[in-house]
Amino acid sequence: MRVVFMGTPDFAAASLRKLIEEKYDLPAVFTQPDRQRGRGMALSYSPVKQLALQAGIPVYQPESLRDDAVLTRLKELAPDILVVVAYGKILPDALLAVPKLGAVNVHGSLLPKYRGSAPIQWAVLNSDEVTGVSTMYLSKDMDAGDVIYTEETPIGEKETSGELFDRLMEMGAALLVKTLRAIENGTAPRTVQDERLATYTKKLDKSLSPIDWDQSPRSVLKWIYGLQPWPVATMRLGGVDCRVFAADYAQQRTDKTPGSIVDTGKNGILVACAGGETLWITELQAPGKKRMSAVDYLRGHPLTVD
RNA sequence: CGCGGGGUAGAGCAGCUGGUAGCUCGUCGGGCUCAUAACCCGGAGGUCGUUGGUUCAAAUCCUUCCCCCGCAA
Repeated sequence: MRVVFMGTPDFAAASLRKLIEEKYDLPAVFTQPDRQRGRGMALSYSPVKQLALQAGIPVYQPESLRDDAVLTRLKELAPDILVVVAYGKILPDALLAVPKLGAVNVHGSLLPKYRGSAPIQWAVLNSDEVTGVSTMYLSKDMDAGDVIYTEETPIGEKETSGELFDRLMEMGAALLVKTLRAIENGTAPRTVQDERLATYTKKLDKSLSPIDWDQSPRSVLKWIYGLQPWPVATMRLGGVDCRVFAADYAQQRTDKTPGSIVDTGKNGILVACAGGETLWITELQAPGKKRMSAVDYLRGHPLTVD
């Protein structure tokens, strides 16, 4: 089967890698134009581009897809199907119409739940017990196409979004292959999404970082792990915003207001949450410093209990 | 040259308006205690990231380079 792949970040690269391993006919890969990134503003290739170059697959990086040249190019490539994973661009209908088998997509949630840009992270942030990956046909509306397959997986109590991300992208890659095989055999299921169950997630940004302590310890803990590796939860300590990386459940109760420092010690920093419950902060990072255990932090930053 | 923070005992920090370094924890030895992540006494441990310079004298001022971190994208 002749597949044109479109994608950009690691999540997409995992699927591309799988397609390469499975020896699909890959005449071309589309990815976002190179951007300056990283400290020093160095120009860097997207993970998908790096992988494609390594595999000797031609790479296209159009700035815009609403360009006749792109349409012409795609027709020349004559794909049987289009695989689009986290490409970062909306595909015009004209492009979707080119391959006879249409276009499929891999999404990091159990659709119709968590349509949108950060489904994996929001599953953690919302303290979900289970999430998963879905494959679907591309449609006009964002992540609203007919679902082909889904696969579930439990979320670990202290699993970070980054860790879950790594698992889901491999699951997604495997599910993609299963999906392509089914489509090839004409046995692919096609389930219309129940719009009543649809929810949407917004992109993460730093405004989400400050921890809202007026929640249950579990919600706070999930927030801390869900915001990793980015943008990372923060709390006010010693007049500055420290990034918080790890927490542990505590037995102690308190009558102090949420956010108060209840105690410090070898377990870390005990902070008051909602309903008199508390949570140990065990790993953090002060501005300009490396991340360190809360115990190490306390050696050089004695904290007064509120 | 995108912007900024930082590199000082094993760990985390202070000192940085110049005069060979201090705090907390840890560690070693001793004491107290039924006991202790408690307390008391004492000790070990640092060429202050690197290069060159200014100076009678630099961790402290200027310079070279290396490394770590955050922002921005």
